[in-house]
Amino acid sequence: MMPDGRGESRISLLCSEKGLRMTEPRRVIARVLSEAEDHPDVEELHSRVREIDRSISLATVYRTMNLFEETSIVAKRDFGDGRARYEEAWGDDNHHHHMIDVKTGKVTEFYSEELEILKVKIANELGYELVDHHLELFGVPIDRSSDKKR
Amino acid sequence: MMPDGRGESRISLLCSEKGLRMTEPRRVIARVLSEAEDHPDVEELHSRVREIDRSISLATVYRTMNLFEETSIVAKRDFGDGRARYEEAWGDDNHHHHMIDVKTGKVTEFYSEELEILKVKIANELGYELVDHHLELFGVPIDRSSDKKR
DNA sequence: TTATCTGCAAAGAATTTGCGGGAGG
DNA sequence: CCTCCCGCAAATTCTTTGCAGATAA
Repeated sequence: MMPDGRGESRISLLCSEKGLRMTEPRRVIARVLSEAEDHPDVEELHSRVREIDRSISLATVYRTMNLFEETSIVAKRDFGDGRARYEEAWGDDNHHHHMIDVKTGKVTEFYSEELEILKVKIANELGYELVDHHLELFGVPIDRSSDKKR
Repeated sequence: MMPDGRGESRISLLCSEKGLRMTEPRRVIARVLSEAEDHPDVEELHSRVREIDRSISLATVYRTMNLFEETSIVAKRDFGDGRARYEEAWGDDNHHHHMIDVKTGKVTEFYSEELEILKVKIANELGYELVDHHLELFGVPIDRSSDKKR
């Protein structure tokens, strides 16, 4: 009923903790999110959700994502194209950022302790307590084959 | 005709360099951007532009901002509300980031050499050459008056 | 039961685009 | 003159919402 630390019921658990009704659509959406290895947008989520239950509407996916975001069950991301992306939120322990390949759109996650320390320091120096932040790096793969000059 | 390093004609200059026609709407929009001390969205820009020339349309502001962004004349920003913000781009010499007060929406610009070095290093370690990046910090002002414990 | 939740379709908000006339070089 | 550009309005895209019926607790 809770296979591993990343079981499907984690989100369900969070929902009841936060006093949310655990309905069928929410259960399905939670499962899809748990199984996602990428950063799907709402349409993509909806399409995956529909493979499990065709009756679930796009509006419900939107509503559920807003709800999940407010309760910190998922994290909303912005990769520069006009739509919101989502991924399961795991708290500070799984905190990371994204390196986006501007040619292919490929997303690489990374974490840097140095960066974590630095951003808190910067905020403090400006007189703020950091509550959130957005960081995305956009780049092109380094072409190792043409490393003659440069 | 070029009062100081920050004259209105800087953008005009960039336009001709890039082979863009310097039309009246673009001239006005360029001027508004040069004079802006903040990070206006398109509607705000349009409203300022209209104070100078009522005939300039919203569509033209949108088209011009896209053009200016593609040619690196302005930088597009995303502060988390659903709309694009713009500010004049000054190249690497005036590079900076934003600290946003989540209560008031106040934006403080900052620059950190340390951060600049770090982000390039991270990108390289991931096998990328950094071409762009987004960084915004969201925080609440530290209340110095209640500094008893902590 | 009863307050929530959901699907549907319509509404909204931000941004883009087709078109015919207009202006810069 | 001949493109490129503009204003206008309609179209797109992403997201939110009002409503009446369905459902979890």
